[in-house]
Amino acid sequence: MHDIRWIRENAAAFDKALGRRSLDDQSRKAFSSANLLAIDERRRAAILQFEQAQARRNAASKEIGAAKKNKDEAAAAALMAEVNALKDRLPALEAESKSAEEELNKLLATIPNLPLAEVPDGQDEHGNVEHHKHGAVRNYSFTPKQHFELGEALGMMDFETAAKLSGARFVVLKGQLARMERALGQMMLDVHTQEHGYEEINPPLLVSDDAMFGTAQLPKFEDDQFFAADSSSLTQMAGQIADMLDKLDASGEELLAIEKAALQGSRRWLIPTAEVPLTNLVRESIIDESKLPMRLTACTPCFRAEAGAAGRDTRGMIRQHQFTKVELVSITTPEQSNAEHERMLASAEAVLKKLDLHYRVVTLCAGDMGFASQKTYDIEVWLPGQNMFREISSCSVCGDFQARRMNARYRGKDNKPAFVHTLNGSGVAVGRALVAVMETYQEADGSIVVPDALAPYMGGMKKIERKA
RNA sequence: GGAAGGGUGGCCGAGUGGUUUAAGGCAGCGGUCUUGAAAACCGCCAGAGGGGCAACUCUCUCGUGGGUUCGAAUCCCACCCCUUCCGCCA
Repeated sequence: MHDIRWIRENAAAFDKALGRRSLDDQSRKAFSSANLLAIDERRRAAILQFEQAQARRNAASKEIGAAKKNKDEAAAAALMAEVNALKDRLPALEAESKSAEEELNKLLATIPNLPLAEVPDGQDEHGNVEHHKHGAVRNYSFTPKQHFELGEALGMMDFETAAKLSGARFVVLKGQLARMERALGQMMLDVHTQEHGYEEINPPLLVSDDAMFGTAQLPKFEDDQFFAADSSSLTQMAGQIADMLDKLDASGEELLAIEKAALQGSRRWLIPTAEVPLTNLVRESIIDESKLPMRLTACTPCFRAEAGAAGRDTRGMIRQHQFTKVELVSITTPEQSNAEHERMLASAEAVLKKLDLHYRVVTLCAGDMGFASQKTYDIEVWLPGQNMFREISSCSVCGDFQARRMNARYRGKDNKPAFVHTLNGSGVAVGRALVAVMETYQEADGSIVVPDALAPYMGGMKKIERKA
């Protein structure tokens, strides 16, 4: 969320930076400082009128108190008449200032963060710039298979049964592959807690609307999310809707609005990433500067509707409705955040280095970055079976963009509260790490060599093979 | 789910319709004293949003939203959350 006062004072810089994002023409117009500041003007004028009326009401009420004390009933009655007249005007003035405020906030809530100056220009993933590479493509004496071919042949990866239980984009892992996925998560948590100073958190997986707004999954990306509602509330809701239908001749659109409003109280969102609960840990609070930076990590399932990904990565575990991910979150001061970003990237890379996987780091261009990000590094791991790099981590610095939405502040030396900076990154995606290990460590016979770093987490096992 | 109690500034806590313009304490910041520190003493110290070149000033916020009233932290209604007990439950 942007600060309207900052936009007021830096209108040209705002327009220029936002212009580097890829936006459609309609958004470009709506998000222009000219449009925002026009609404802001209206808002401030309305506030001024409303508050002046309130000020007079308050002053007159005090005068009434004084008049009554002096037994001057005539003066009191005259003042009461004045206040009553004033009170007729107040609701309209309040409505006006509230609606202007709401209009501005609704618009601000859908404007993406501004890219930092050093972020490269570009419209989409083709504009991304390689930062550095680690390792090299291995030589195989055979044609490497894709992970799902390997997993299905081993009898430990079952998409068909998963479809029976849950539909497309789910998987059942069995036996040693299930264990290896667990081992990967354990190993990553140990690396981050023991070597990188992150605190392990076991957060809720169902979160409120407010939490989802705080990290900016809402309102704009509602379609990518799953939610859960308790059944009894839904039954109640159905009753309410039925009652309302009797009273009004509702159109389809109105019905949907009623349904959404009724749902709002009872629903919880399934987290699309542990970034949401971890970052919101500091929402609506003022943290002492001595507690910063806070470094948090969690290994959780993540849930994504993948609404816009029809037809993409339909085979295998690359794009699932449910996957496991180890997440890293840092809460810092504004001064520390960029250095923390580099540190977080290094922490994520350390995991891939331990697994001895080939990868590259790319700096996302302005047009390809996520909504809340100021600057993003993606780590892409080499998949021999797919013969290409695939994203396995994304590390972003968000500045005060999320902090403003969450109202998360710290108190520094000058004793004034200021918004914290937030960062998040995968450290790393566990499902995709399993894919990378399987494809990288496969043998000609379809077995998978267990990387040394993982062996202690798998009871010293050296190799995953099909049961005889 | 039922019953009872509670929610006041960063924290603790007083406050039952009009000098509350939210007391007091803790923590924090600045100072005096000290070789330095501690203690003691003095001062400052909630947040957000408006107006003003500025000095300054106004509005809102006592869990949230409504209501009563000339006037609400205080009275009424609804909801949320916390604590304790009971029930159910992994």
